[in-house]
Amino acid sequence: MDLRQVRYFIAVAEERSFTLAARRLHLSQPPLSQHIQALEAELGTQLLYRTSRKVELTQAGEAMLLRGRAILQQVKSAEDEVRSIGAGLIGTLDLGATGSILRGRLAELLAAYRQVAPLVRMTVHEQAPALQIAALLNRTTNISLIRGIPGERDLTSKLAWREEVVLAVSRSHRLAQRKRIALGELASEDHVILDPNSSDFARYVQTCCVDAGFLPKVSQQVVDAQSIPSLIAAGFGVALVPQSIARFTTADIVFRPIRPSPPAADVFLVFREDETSMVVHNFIKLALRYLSQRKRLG
Amino acid sequence: MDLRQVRYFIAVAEERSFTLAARRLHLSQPPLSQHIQALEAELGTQLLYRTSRKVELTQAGEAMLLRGRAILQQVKSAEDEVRSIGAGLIGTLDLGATGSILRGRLAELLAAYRQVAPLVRMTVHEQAPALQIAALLNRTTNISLIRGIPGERDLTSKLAWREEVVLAVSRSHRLAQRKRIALGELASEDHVILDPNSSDFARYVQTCCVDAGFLPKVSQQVVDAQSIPSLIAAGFGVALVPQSIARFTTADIVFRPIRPSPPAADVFLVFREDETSMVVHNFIKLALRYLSQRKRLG
DNA sequence: CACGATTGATAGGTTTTCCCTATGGACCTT
DNA sequence: AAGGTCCATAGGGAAAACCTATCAATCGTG
Repeated sequence: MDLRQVRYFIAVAEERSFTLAARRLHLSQPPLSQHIQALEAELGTQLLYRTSRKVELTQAGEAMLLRGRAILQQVKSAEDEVRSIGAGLIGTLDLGATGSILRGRLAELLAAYRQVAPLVRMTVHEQAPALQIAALLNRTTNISLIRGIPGERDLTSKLAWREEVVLAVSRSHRLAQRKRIALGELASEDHVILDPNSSDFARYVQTCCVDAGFLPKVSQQVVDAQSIPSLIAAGFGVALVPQSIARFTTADIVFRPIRPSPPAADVFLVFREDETSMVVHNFIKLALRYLSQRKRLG
Repeated sequence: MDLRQVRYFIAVAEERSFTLAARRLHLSQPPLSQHIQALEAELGTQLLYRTSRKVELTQAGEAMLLRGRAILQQVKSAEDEVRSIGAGLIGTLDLGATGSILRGRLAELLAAYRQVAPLVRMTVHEQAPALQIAALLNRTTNISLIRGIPGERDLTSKLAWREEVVLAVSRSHRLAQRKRIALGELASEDHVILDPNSSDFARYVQTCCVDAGFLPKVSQQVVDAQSIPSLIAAGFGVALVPQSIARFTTADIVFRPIRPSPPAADVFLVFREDETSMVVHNFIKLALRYLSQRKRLG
């Protein structure tokens, strides 16, 4: 049995006419007759009573009609599903991100993606960058948004958006009066820093300070950048943070650009080089397009 | 999408190899590659990761494998059902018969048929012959077993088995001593007869008596021939009955052949000329074969 | 009642599809 | 480095599917 024969038979059965069915199928009538004959021969059963005047279904033909419709429906449904999976519109997506990125620009990105691919089941794993790298490598997550490009060979990174490092200080701090601040001026300040063990970005900022001629004096060390503003406001000193942290600021603190040569705080989409899921590829494609469109906003 | 392509894909997916799958499909490898490519092109999706060393399924391929198997299964099931219906092995069968025929030879016939076609839902409508004819004509029943050929134009009859009319008398009756009896000798007897209104056979027997020169004197009239033996035993006279009624006899009565020229009591399979159900045709075919094999028995 | 129109089946020829053999390029094994 | 294995590609021949033309049967109509 052949799907074409099924389609042909259904047309004849519904039209109760070879001629009309042939027209509907954009086919001439003789091959249609032949296909029905072939189907009947294969099934060893007459499916239609034909006179030169009308066509009627036998009982076997009635059953064939019902079954045939069900088959075509199932085929169509299978095609749809396979197409959707292939297009990355069905499946699961596990993302890694820090709290600050998640509650920052990632949230709007996920909202936009959900509109495009509402059937994808998304899970965001909020954790420190070092754990995100491990999760990517052991296939717990598919994609991470991380500041900086990780060194691992099996991972690929794409720039998501650009940010630079800014200085966060209490409004009452003397540096709050300044328009811009050079990195070297922070040598004698107390610093609130991110834990360098769990963050490549934290180590990178430290390196920048060393390059500027000093090792930052640590007054407090945190794991999540979101905690920094309140510590600064509480008088723990200054902090070098991604500019997007300004989202989580309070009235008591201000942010000042580092000039000249501000350290980069760019955020990257990171994923396994051998990633096969079309959901992942589709997400990356859509995310990059979306982010490049919204570069000026957010 | 084409069933062949589905079959081909499943083979490749299961073998994880084009070469092995081609061998399994009794096909060379190139057309197999081409069909898979065509399927992928139609679905707009890669289904397999191929290197020159191994073949792996994509997520879409996994889905296609599951769906494909389901489709093939459904197709096979549809083929089986249509074939069975076409062969008359699935469906319904409504039979008409009198009690005496039903509980006589028909019972064994139905038992034999049920072994051949266990999925056919059979219903026996036990009723008088005249009602059976009406039921056939209004399509309540498909087949009746009746003594004699009905005159209706739309009905066809086939001889089921031969019987002749015999005389039933009480063992104490004077005719019980005789080996054989001529019809004309019954002119002065009391007769138990079947209701001529509901039975062509009853009228036929009456006609035979008239031809033999007398009109039977009726002592009792019944609807079902099964009742006759007990009435004869109770002294209501004699009865001209089909020989198979001997099945239902008691010790008190005997049956004697009518000689010469016994009236026929042949039983016919009767059905509509335009009957379309393969179940009916199959039953008739099997019944005639079965009955001709067992002519000497039962 | 005869004639034209319509229906499904059949015949014959052409186009398309399908499958085969031969070969190429990539990769693994020895 | 060489040979073997695997999938993809190329080209030709066989099979199928389709088309036009025609037939036989039936219905409707003048």
